[in-house]
Amino acid sequence: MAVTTPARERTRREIVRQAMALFQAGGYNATSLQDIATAAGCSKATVLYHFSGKPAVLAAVLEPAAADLAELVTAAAELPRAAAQELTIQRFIDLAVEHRGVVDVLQDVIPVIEQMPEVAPLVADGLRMTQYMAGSDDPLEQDLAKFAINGLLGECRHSDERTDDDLRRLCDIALRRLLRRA
Amino acid sequence: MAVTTPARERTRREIVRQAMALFQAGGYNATSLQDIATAAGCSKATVLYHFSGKPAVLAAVLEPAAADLAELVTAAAELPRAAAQELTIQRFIDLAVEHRGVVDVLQDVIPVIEQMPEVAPLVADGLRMTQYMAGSDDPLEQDLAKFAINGLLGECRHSDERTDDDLRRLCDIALRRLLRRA
DNA sequence: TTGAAAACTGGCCGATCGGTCAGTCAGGAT
DNA sequence: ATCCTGACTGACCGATCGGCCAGTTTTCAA
Repeated sequence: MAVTTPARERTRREIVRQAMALFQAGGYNATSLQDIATAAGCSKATVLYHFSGKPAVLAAVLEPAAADLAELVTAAAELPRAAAQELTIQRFIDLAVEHRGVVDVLQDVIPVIEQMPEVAPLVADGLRMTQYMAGSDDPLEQDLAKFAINGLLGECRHSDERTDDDLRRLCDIALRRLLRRA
Repeated sequence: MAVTTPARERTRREIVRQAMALFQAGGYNATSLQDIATAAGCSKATVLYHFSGKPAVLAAVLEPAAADLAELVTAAAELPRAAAQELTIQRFIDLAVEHRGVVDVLQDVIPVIEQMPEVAPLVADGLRMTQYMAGSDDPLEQDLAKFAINGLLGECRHSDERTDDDLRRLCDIALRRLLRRA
């Protein structure tokens, strides 16, 4: 079909698409609204017509990953501890690999995250997931889970040359070594 | 010599001290020269009198950590492989913990690091050290070493409430689990 | 066909950035 | 007393930022 996409959603989607690429390549702060507009083939005013401001563009970029993470957290919440740990290990690797662009963006935003209420739920879910992944209340294991996630997120940054499967395999080995579930 | 100019070095040192604190708290990009000047109790022009520009201030902040890392790398280069791995594991943990403020700053600068020739040697040394820490040419172990360093650097960020010893112990356990040297 | 709503834009605004420059000032050498 | 110089500063610059608004173009139901 000629897929008569409503102009509204089509432009909006393209802005988010290009914003993601630019945030990933150069970081949030270094990307201007003009850069996004130019890449999306519209004017800066159009970007601000669709989004209330630059933070809103960021929130839209992060939204799909945030939704997936929220779903994972709620799923883990209804499982016994060991199963929740196994689920989070498996699913979070997939999630991070699939949304590695978002991971890239997030790392850049972290220093300025306090002033961004738009991404607060994402951070909160991340913290909750860390606890599930630890699989224990032992502070050491909790810290090791945080350590694991830091390593995983770092590994997903700027690793476009690696295949998804290779990346998944590496993260799986690393997480199981760290969390003693080899 | 009269122990070098007292005022000169005193002001310079204070600028670096305050710049480090501000970079650590808010990030490099979010910190203006005016912020640094105000914190150091001088004018913005004075900061630019002592340093050729904002990147030069950053380089001065990173310098002590960069020097320590360079020393570690050269020491590891003269050791057999297994000894070099053990040395880097032990010493790099100390280094990261001791310079955790610099680690904080570095994470923020990474996205923009390509345009900063001042810090290129530091990054190069970091890469070299990763290879020593892997202790093997196996690509998997190399990747795991990168994974470990990412986790370690992440762990050293914003962990002021933890004691140095606790942080060191955690990193030691994590590295040995990941690199199979428990 | 038409007219109102939606989509879009050029131009402008105030704020802030890193950086420059002419000049002030204290104090040591002569 | 004079001069010089290193340390320092206020005022200012061009560039760029996010955001705003009046006005134009496109869309589409009636």
